[in-house]
Amino acid sequence: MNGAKGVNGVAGAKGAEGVNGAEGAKGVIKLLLAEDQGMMRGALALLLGLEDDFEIVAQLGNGDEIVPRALETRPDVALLDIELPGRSGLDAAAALREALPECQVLILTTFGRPGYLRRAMEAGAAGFLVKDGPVEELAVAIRRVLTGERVIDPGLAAAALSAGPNPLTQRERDVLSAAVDGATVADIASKVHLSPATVRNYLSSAIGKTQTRNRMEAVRAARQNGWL
Amino acid sequence: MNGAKGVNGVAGAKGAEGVNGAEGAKGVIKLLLAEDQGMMRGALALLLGLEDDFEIVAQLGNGDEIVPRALETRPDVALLDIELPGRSGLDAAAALREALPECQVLILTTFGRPGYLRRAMEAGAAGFLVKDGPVEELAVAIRRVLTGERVIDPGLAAAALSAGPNPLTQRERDVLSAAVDGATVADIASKVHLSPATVRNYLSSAIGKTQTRNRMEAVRAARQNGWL
DNA sequence: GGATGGCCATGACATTTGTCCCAGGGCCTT
DNA sequence: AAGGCCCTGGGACAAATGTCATGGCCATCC
Repeated sequence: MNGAKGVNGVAGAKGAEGVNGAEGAKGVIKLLLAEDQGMMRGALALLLGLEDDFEIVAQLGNGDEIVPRALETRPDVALLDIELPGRSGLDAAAALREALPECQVLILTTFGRPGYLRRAMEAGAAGFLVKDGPVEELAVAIRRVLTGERVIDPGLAAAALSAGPNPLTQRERDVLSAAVDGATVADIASKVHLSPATVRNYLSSAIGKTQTRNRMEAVRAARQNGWL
Repeated sequence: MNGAKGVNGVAGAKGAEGVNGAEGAKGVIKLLLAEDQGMMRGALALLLGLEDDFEIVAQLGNGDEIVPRALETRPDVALLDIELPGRSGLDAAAALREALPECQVLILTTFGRPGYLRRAMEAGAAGFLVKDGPVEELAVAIRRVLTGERVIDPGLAAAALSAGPNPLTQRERDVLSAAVDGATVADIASKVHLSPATVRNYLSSAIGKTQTRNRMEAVRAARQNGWL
């Protein structure tokens, strides 16, 4: 069996996770990493762990654990995915700013939706990265946000401004969200506790505001813009 | 500025990419990595590069480049994502088996859809991993497929068998694929060059076979099973 | 106080969608 | 040759969907 050492090397590095122990160093940057895709999470954790002034104090795949674990481990920077099981990363970001203001939030997402960026900023995030760019960006961004700087993809910022704010009302969002994957009007109505007729009205107005032709196009457009 | 060395360390490792040069070592395993998400691709490349018997001879984010680059760089194992811009990873896998039979294909995907696994096996893939499990799996899997072993998530294999084969005909797949994100019957008809009446017939039969209530549910179900 | 705008609901209406018939042609297997 | 399956179309019909007008209730803002 050739190269088994390498595998162990990889597996061994996982020990960086866990309780934050008695870390005496001064300049160490403590990181929390929330990302649902296991392989991505593991890979990022290992990479960031290679930087000698970074320390991953928590890594998790569930949105609900973010605030508790952050309070427990007191990270300097929280790297949050948006689409997570349980609480959304955007939700958690807002709560985290509240609960632990000294912790900078860096949103790391697959989709550069304008509305996501907008909401991230409103939630008090210090940075917004898409998972496309090179990995090197990540370490750079982490150091930047610690200086108080904001880190945002320039092209995305422009798109967010040009796209304007979310035109949908709360109810329209509710109904549209419930309309994903082909739910019928009756389904939506019972899910949202509204009259079927009302549901159709909201759908109609959402379709109008998104300038689309049917509910599915509306859902798509709304998602595209990060309005859901 | 603290710890800049670390960043450079990360960036520097990228040099592993490129032409395969005059590598004298005997036991080196040459890898091709196709993955569209830049950060994931970079992270995996770096991690795998850390193993001393691995060498990444090509990394790319486009399905169309897979076969050409493989012919150029002659990897021992190709790690392919399924959802890629250009040619699908499954397509490319089949073509690669044809063009470079000595190269083992390892499918690496976000979604553990039963139909994907089935198609991957039919395309001659040697392994099928989902991006959830730990990163360590990856290195292990790579070494396994080189011994001729097949690497498949056991739970997924069971699901693939119980789900049965794809019940949809070619046309039904075409029409259903064209029906994503809310295209109207007329749209689909013109996209597939069929009569609107025919389109509605195919949609109806697809809905029947998937045991759903409308086209969107059918699309969802078909996607879920990897039938598209 | 009045205007505005979101929220909730109805009824009426045209259009779209989904279903069930039907029919012909092509291809493959028995 | 016969049967089966897929591909392609059409017509008719019921149901679902999208639109519009109208109404009342409640907030907030000027």
